[in-house]
Formats: sequence, structure tokens, C-alpha cells
Amino acid sequence: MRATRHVPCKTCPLRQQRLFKPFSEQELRFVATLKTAHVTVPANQPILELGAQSGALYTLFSGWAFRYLRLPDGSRQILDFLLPGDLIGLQPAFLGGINYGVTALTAVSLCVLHGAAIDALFDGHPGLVRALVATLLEEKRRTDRRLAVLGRRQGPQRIGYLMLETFDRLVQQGLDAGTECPFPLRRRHLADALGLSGSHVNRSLDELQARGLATIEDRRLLIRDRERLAAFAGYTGLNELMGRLIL
Amino acid sequence: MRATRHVPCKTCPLRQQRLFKPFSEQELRFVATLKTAHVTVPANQPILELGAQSGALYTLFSGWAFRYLRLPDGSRQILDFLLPGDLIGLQPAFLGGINYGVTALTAVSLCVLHGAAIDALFDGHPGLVRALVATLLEEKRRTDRRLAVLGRRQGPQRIGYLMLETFDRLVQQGLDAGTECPFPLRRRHLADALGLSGSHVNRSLDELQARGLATIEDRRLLIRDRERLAAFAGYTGLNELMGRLIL
DNA sequence: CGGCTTCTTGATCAAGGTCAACCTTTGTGG
DNA sequence: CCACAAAGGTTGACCTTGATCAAGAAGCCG
Repeated sequence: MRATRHVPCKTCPLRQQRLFKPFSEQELRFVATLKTAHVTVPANQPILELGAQSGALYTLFSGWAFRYLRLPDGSRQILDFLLPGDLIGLQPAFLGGINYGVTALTAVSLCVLHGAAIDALFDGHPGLVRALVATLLEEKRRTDRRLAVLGRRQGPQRIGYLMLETFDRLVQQGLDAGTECPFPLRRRHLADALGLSGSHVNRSLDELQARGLATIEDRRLLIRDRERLAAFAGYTGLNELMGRLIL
Repeated sequence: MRATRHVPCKTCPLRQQRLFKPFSEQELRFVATLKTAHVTVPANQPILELGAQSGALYTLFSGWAFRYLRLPDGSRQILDFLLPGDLIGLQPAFLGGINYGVTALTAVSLCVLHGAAIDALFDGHPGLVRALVATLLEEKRRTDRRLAVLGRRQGPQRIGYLMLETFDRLVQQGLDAGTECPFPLRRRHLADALGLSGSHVNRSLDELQARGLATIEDRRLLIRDRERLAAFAGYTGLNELMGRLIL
């Protein structure tokens, strides 16, 4: 983890996006006081480790990361892929103690926030708290669906679902949507996120390709027939959400 | 849904439990203003329906319920079982629009809260909001683990996990823990919650019994060897949590 | 050019889904 | 209280999905 030059909150490009709640002057001033540093982490390096007691809170500024759980038998379940704007470490900062790990998928850069200070959020910043709760509930909605996908759909459908969800999250962030997007996940990540084995991920990808629905090539995702892919995977779209919180 | 006599918030027996955040006088007064009625719903009847636009918010007062998603192909994924003290309908009350359904598993009774009014929570009740966020994050932790269980464990382990989690939730609520507890789920509920078929639920229950770990008899769960069951299912205990919100 | 990790493919086999028949419990109306 | 219907549970046969293992092929560094 290497420190780099500060990005001032005031001109933060992430915040400009429609996805996020616009801040008042006062709110912006508060958020700016939280920020303590800006760091980078190379691909495949840990951002939060399971044992650690850091209390730090991060906003993912650029790059991809993932959150995972390690089961007693050693296997890994990826819980979520994190994209720019996502908060990292709210749970440990707030509840104390950490459950999960977060690892950089690509090289990432992070805003470091003073974790203990977010408690002050609750006194005098009702707008920010509303946005926080909305963000949490929105995430819960995504989690609900993901649970249903793991519980009820098979390999190819699971992959198709993740593809569309990820694509749409990128679009919400302002990716100028064509029919493709970056997709740095390796087979292993797909397997660990979707509860499949490596080889089965391959067979499933083959099927998606054979049906002319989508392919992954060269770290990019190509959606060949969005309509049919959505029907195939049972994907019904992200909810358009009202001002997420970004810190 | 039938209206019944009010239970006054002031003397609400649920609130006495250690599990929930104690209220100040002022907070209690605020919460009491939210309450509009007290109703009952018979077993297997809907509490919240997918299409509806009710804006009502409930606290489950007694009985069990479950939250589920209906997939495009008609199958049902149970997302969560709801126990007394759990909030029902926060997501629709706050985000508007509803994703999921909630159905009574046993006969239940519910506190009806004025959903639109919870927005006032954010102005002037920081203690309650902290408890709300803590509750949401705590639930997220449970969801994370459940996702890992669905993604990575097989039938018998999944069932064992759900048994222990449910048992411990009841204990947290003040059930005087012996080695058994009420367990009103039918095979179908287990199947739909855990992503299994009805017959496989049976085979898996047989295995748990044959190993001397646990049985379900007569709507009650009997934990025969907690130690070994936990090891078998990869269950590591609920987190002791700090004052959940109850409304 | 080794020595990595990742991807691909095929063979084998266990987990678990589907279907069907039958049985048991629960609930309902006479 | 009984008769019957409906819902839920049990069991077995059969077959699909997907895990596991292994061996080889690309890529991708240093």
C-alpha cells in the first residue's frame, strides 16, 4: 500500500456522477475532514485482511476489488465485486471486528477516511445518513437477488446474471455504454463468486458463447445479445436508485 | 389480516430483551407515535405482496414469517426467516417499490407502523439511526455467511447451518436454551431457503439424524450434538451484537 | 530460455434433481 | 365424531449437473 498525491474532495470526479447524492457545501466540508490520505494497492494484494483491526475506512477511487469470506474448509466465497465509489470497511469501522477480506482485483487507488470519525455522521448530517441507509438497502436488494441466483439457477445462468449486473453497474457509473466493458475477473473469480468449479465455469462460458449471448475476451466482456441473455439468465435489471452515498 | 387490541409500546415485552437497544424517554415517545395498529395474520397468508404499494411498516410481534423472491421461472427463493422483533417492509417504505414478498409461516401478530413517518427518524434521533444502521450491518453479516453456505456447502451442511443459526437467533431473543426449540418450517421451506429439492432435503435430514447431530420432530428442532453439528456445518456462531433497533 | 500461473479439455464419479407411487397428517364440513 | 379431501412426507429408480482429477497448451513474467 503506497501513499500517493491527494485528490481533493471538492473536485472529486466520482462525485460528479448522477449515481451519487449531490452534497451541500456543509456536507462537503464534513466529508473533506474525514479524508486522511490517498493510497494505491497493486493487483492481487490485500486491502483489508481478516485478522486485522484497522478501523480504516476506504472509498474505492479507481480499479476493481472483491470482498470474500474464507470458509473453515479453506474454500473462498467471493461476496461482491467492488467498483469505484464503493465504500470498503464500513462494517468493521462501525461494528468493530472484521469478518471478511478485501483484495484488489486490478491495481486500485483508494481514499483513506478516518473510520472512527464517521460516527459524527449521525449527529447533524441527516442528509448523509439518509443516503447511507438508502445505499445499504439498495445493496441488500442486490444481495437478495444474488442469493436467489445461487440458490436456484445453474452455471451458465449464474454467469450470465453476473455479467449483466456488472455491466449495468458500470453503466450507472457513467461508462458510455456500448455493448462491451472491461472485465478483469479470471475464471477462478467467477468460480468463487458463483459457487462453481473452475472447469465448469469454462463449460458454462462455452455455452454462453455457443448460444451467441456473450463472451469474455482479453479481459473484456462482450454482450452479443442483451435481450436474450437477460431472458436466459433471468435478469431483470438494476433498480434505478436515488442518490447513493459516496464519502 | 385482522385488527386486535393495541399493545402499548411503553410496556412492550419484546423491548425488554437484552438484544434490543434500550430507549430513552424521548425515543420511546417518538416510536409510540409511529404505531397505528396491531393486527394478526393466519399461517400461510401474505403479509406483504410483491405487487402492492402499501407503504406500511411492521414489527413482527409474535410468530414466524419468511421473506422470499419469486424468480421468472416461477420458483421461489426464501431469503430469510423473520422472528419476533424483526422489521418487515423497511425497504419498500424507504426506497418505495417492493421486490419481495413476506408470508406468515405460523399465525403471527404485527405492530403496524406509519411507514412514511420513519423519515422523521433521521432528524433528531441519532441514537435510533445508529441502532438502525447497526441492525442493517449485522444483517448483512448474516447474509454474507448465508451466501457462502449456499455457494460452497452441500445439502446436509446447509441444513445444519440453518438449524444452528435459527436456534441461536431464538436464544438471543431470550428463549431459555436447552437443546431444542420450536421449528415450524416444512420440508418445502427448507428446500426453498437452501436451494435444494424436496427429496434431497429428506435425504439430508436422514443423514443428520444418522450421524446423531440433529432431528426435526413434530415441529421442533432437537440438537443432539451441538459441538459436532457446528463442526460439520462449518457454523461459527452469531455475532454478539450491540443494541438492535426495534420499532 | 525456464518456471510461473492460467486456460482448456476429457474421463470419471458423486451430489442432487425429477418423477412417481404410496403413506401419513391435518383440516374441513356434515 | 367421522369421512373425506388436501397437503405434506417418504422412498426408490433414474438421470443430469457439476465436482474432481489429470494432462497438456498457452501466456507471461524474470
